[in-house]
Amino acid sequence: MPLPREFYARKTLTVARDLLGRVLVHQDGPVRRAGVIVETEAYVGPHDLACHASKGRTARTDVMFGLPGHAYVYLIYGMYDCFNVVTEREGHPSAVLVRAVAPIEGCVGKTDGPGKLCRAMNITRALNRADLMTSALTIEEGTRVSPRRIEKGPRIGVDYAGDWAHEHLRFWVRGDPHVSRRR
DNA sequence: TGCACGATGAAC
DNA sequence: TTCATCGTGCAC
Repeated sequence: MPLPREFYARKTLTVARDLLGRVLVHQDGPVRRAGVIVETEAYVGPHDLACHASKGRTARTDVMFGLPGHAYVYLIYGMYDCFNVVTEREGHPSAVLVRAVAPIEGCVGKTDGPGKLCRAMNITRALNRADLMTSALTIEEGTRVSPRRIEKGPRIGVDYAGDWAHEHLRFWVRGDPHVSRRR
Protein backbone atom coordinates (compact mmCIF):
# COMPACT_ATOMS: atom_id res chain seq x y z
CA MET A 1 0.00 0.00 0.00
CA PRO A 2 1.34 3.43 -0.95
CA LEU A 3 1.74 5.98 1.82
CA PRO A 4 -1.35 8.26 1.68
CA ARG A 5 -1.24 11.78 0.28
CA GLU A 6 -1.62 13.19 3.81
CA PHE A 7 1.84 11.79 4.56
CA TYR A 8 3.33 14.26 2.08
CA ALA A 9 0.98 17.15 2.94
CA ARG A 10 3.08 18.11 5.98
CA LYS A 11 6.09 20.29 6.61
CA THR A 12 8.90 19.33 4.22
CA LEU A 13 11.33 18.92 7.11
CA THR A 14 8.96 16.45 8.80
CA VAL A 15 8.43 14.48 5.59
CA ALA A 16 12.20 14.30 4.93
CA ARG A 17 12.82 12.75 8.37
CA ASP A 18 9.78 10.45 8.21
CA LEU A 19 10.77 9.09 4.78
CA LEU A 20 13.81 7.35 6.30
CA GLY A 21 13.04 3.61 6.55
CA ARG A 22 10.22 3.81 3.99
CA VAL A 23 10.39 1.69 0.85
CA LEU A 24 10.73 3.28 -2.58
CA VAL A 25 9.17 0.95 -5.19
CA HIS A 26 9.30 1.10 -8.98
CA GLN A 27 7.06 -1.47 -10.67
CA ASP A 28 9.10 -1.42 -13.87
CA GLY A 29 6.96 -3.49 -16.22
CA PRO A 30 7.24 -7.06 -14.95
CA VAL A 31 10.19 -6.16 -12.73
CA ARG A 32 9.78 -4.86 -9.19
CA ARG A 33 12.65 -2.63 -8.06
CA ALA A 34 12.71 -1.58 -4.42
CA GLY A 35 14.97 -0.07 -1.77
CA VAL A 36 14.80 1.31 1.78
CA ILE A 37 15.27 5.08 1.92
CA VAL A 38 18.33 5.89 4.07
CA GLU A 39 19.17 9.50 3.08
CA THR A 40 17.03 12.53 2.17
CA GLU A 41 17.25 16.30 1.75
CA ALA A 42 14.51 18.91 2.28
CA TYR A 43 13.98 21.77 -0.20
CA VAL A 44 11.53 23.82 1.78
CA GLY A 45 10.08 26.51 -0.49
CA PRO A 46 10.56 29.49 -2.82
CA HIS A 47 12.56 31.34 -0.14
CA ASP A 48 15.07 28.44 0.01
CA LEU A 49 17.80 29.55 -2.39
CA ALA A 50 18.88 25.93 -2.98
CA CYS A 51 15.35 24.96 -4.08
CA HIS A 52 14.83 24.99 -7.84
CA ALA A 53 11.49 26.72 -7.24
CA SER A 54 13.32 29.78 -5.88
CA LYS A 55 13.65 30.70 -9.59
CA GLY A 56 9.88 30.90 -9.77
CA ARG A 57 7.24 28.80 -11.49
CA THR A 58 8.70 27.49 -14.76
CA ALA A 59 8.03 24.47 -16.96
CA ARG A 60 10.54 22.52 -14.88
CA THR A 61 9.46 23.58 -11.39
CA ASP A 62 5.71 23.57 -12.10
CA VAL A 63 5.16 20.14 -10.55
CA MET A 64 6.48 21.38 -7.19
CA PHE A 65 3.62 23.90 -7.07
CA GLY A 66 1.06 21.12 -7.43
CA LEU A 67 -0.39 18.44 -5.17
CA PRO A 68 1.93 16.67 -2.71
CA GLY A 69 2.83 13.03 -3.34
CA HIS A 70 3.88 13.57 -6.95
CA ALA A 71 7.34 12.83 -8.39
CA TYR A 72 9.72 15.59 -9.43
CA VAL A 73 12.43 13.97 -11.57
CA TYR A 74 15.00 16.21 -13.26
CA LEU A 75 18.25 15.86 -15.18
CA ILE A 76 21.41 17.06 -13.44
CA TYR A 77 24.81 17.70 -15.04
CA GLY A 78 23.49 16.51 -18.38
CA MET A 79 23.59 12.84 -17.41
CA TYR A 80 21.93 11.87 -14.14
CA ASP A 81 18.32 11.86 -13.02
CA CYS A 82 17.38 12.88 -9.49
CA PHE A 83 14.14 11.76 -7.78
CA ASN A 84 12.15 14.02 -5.43
CA VAL A 85 8.69 13.87 -3.84
CA VAL A 86 6.53 17.00 -3.78
CA THR A 87 5.43 18.06 -0.29
CA GLU A 88 3.12 20.46 1.57
CA ARG A 89 0.04 22.12 0.12
CA GLU A 90 -0.83 22.96 -3.46
CA GLY A 91 0.66 26.33 -4.37
CA HIS A 92 3.61 25.95 -1.98
CA PRO A 93 6.62 24.67 -3.99
CA SER A 94 8.71 22.25 -1.93
CA ALA A 95 10.07 18.71 -2.20
CA VAL A 96 12.26 16.05 -0.64
CA LEU A 97 15.24 14.71 -2.61
CA VAL A 98 15.85 11.00 -2.03
CA ARG A 99 19.65 10.73 -1.97
CA ALA A 100 20.22 7.04 -1.16
CA VAL A 101 18.46 3.73 -0.61
CA ALA A 102 19.47 0.29 0.65
CA PRO A 103 18.63 -2.13 -2.19
CA ILE A 104 15.96 -4.80 -1.57
CA GLU A 105 15.20 -6.20 -5.01
CA GLY A 106 15.60 -5.46 -8.72
CA CYS A 107 18.32 -2.82 -8.31
CA VAL A 108 21.13 -2.79 -10.90
CA GLY A 109 24.38 -1.43 -9.44
CA LYS A 110 24.90 0.81 -6.43
CA THR A 111 22.23 3.01 -4.81
CA ASP A 112 24.36 5.26 -2.57
CA GLY A 113 23.69 8.57 -4.31
CA PRO A 114 20.77 10.42 -5.96
CA GLY A 115 21.98 9.77 -9.53
CA LYS A 116 23.02 6.22 -8.74
CA LEU A 117 19.73 5.15 -7.17
CA CYS A 118 17.78 6.47 -10.17
CA ARG A 119 20.03 4.55 -12.54
CA ALA A 120 19.81 1.38 -10.40
CA MET A 121 15.98 1.53 -10.20
CA ASN A 122 15.44 2.81 -13.76
CA ILE A 123 13.80 6.03 -12.55
CA THR A 124 13.93 8.58 -15.39
CA ARG A 125 12.27 11.84 -16.41
CA ALA A 126 9.52 9.73 -17.98
CA LEU A 127 8.27 9.46 -14.37
CA ASN A 128 8.30 13.22 -13.78
CA ARG A 129 4.88 14.31 -12.44
CA ALA A 130 3.90 10.71 -11.66
CA ASP A 131 1.40 10.39 -8.80
CA LEU A 132 2.88 8.12 -6.11
CA MET A 133 -0.67 7.07 -5.13
CA THR A 134 -1.61 5.64 -8.53
CA SER A 135 1.45 5.14 -10.77
CA ALA A 136 4.21 2.54 -11.18
CA LEU A 137 6.32 4.61 -8.79
CA THR A 138 5.37 4.65 -5.14
CA ILE A 139 6.61 4.71 -1.56
CA GLU A 140 5.38 2.08 0.90
CA GLU A 141 5.20 2.24 4.68
CA GLY A 142 8.30 0.18 5.47
CA THR A 143 9.65 0.51 9.00
CA ARG A 144 9.89 3.78 10.88
CA VAL A 145 13.44 4.73 11.91
CA SER A 146 13.88 5.64 15.57
CA PRO A 147 14.71 9.37 15.98
CA ARG A 148 17.88 8.42 17.88
CA ARG A 149 19.22 6.69 14.76
CA ILE A 150 18.66 9.77 12.56
CA GLU A 151 21.56 12.13 11.92
CA LYS A 152 21.39 15.49 10.14
CA GLY A 153 23.72 17.98 8.50
CA PRO A 154 24.10 20.49 5.65
CA ARG A 155 22.85 19.55 2.18
CA ILE A 156 25.30 18.42 -0.51
CA GLY A 157 26.36 20.53 -3.48
CA VAL A 158 24.46 23.70 -2.63
CA ASP A 159 27.35 26.00 -1.71
CA TYR A 160 25.90 28.63 -4.06
CA ALA A 161 22.81 29.03 -1.86
CA GLY A 162 24.25 31.53 0.63
CA ASP A 163 23.04 31.03 4.21
CA TRP A 164 20.79 28.20 3.06
CA ALA A 165 23.90 26.10 2.33
CA HIS A 166 24.54 25.78 6.07
CA GLU A 167 21.03 24.79 7.17
CA HIS A 168 20.75 21.23 8.46
CA LEU A 169 18.22 19.98 5.94
CA ARG A 170 19.87 16.64 5.10
CA PHE A 171 18.92 13.51 7.05
CA TRP A 172 20.36 10.01 7.08
CA VAL A 173 20.32 6.75 9.03
CA ARG A 174 23.35 6.70 11.30
CA GLY A 175 25.99 4.23 10.21
CA ASP A 176 24.09 2.87 7.21
CA PRO A 177 26.62 1.76 4.56
CA HIS A 178 24.39 2.95 1.72
CA VAL A 179 24.44 6.63 2.74
CA SER A 180 26.37 8.75 0.20
CA ARG A 181 29.88 9.56 1.43
CA ARG A 182 30.43 13.04 0.02
CA ARG A 183 30.81 16.18 2.03
C1' DT B 1 19.91 32.87 -30.25
C1' DG B 2 23.69 32.12 -27.21
C1' DC B 3 25.85 30.84 -22.96
C1' DA B 4 27.20 29.79 -18.08
C1' DC B 5 26.29 26.50 -14.77
C1' DG B 6 24.61 22.83 -11.99
C1' DA B 7 20.52 19.09 -5.64
C1' DT B 8 26.58 14.04 -9.70
C1' DG B 9 29.67 10.25 -10.40
C1' DA B 10 33.80 8.25 -11.76
C1' DA B 11 38.40 8.48 -13.14
C1' DC B 12 43.06 10.27 -12.08
C1' DT C 1 41.08 17.57 -8.76
C1' DT C 2 39.12 17.14 -13.24
C1' DC C 3 35.91 16.08 -16.64
C1' DA C 4 31.77 14.14 -19.16
C1' DT C 5 27.43 16.16 -21.02
C1' DC C 6 22.95 18.84 -21.83
C1' DG C 7 18.62 21.10 -20.13
C1' DT C 8 17.41 25.30 -17.94
C1' DG C 9 17.16 30.10 -17.02
C1' DC C 10 18.67 34.43 -18.16
C1' DA C 11 21.42 37.77 -20.66
C1' DC C 12 21.65 39.87 -25.21
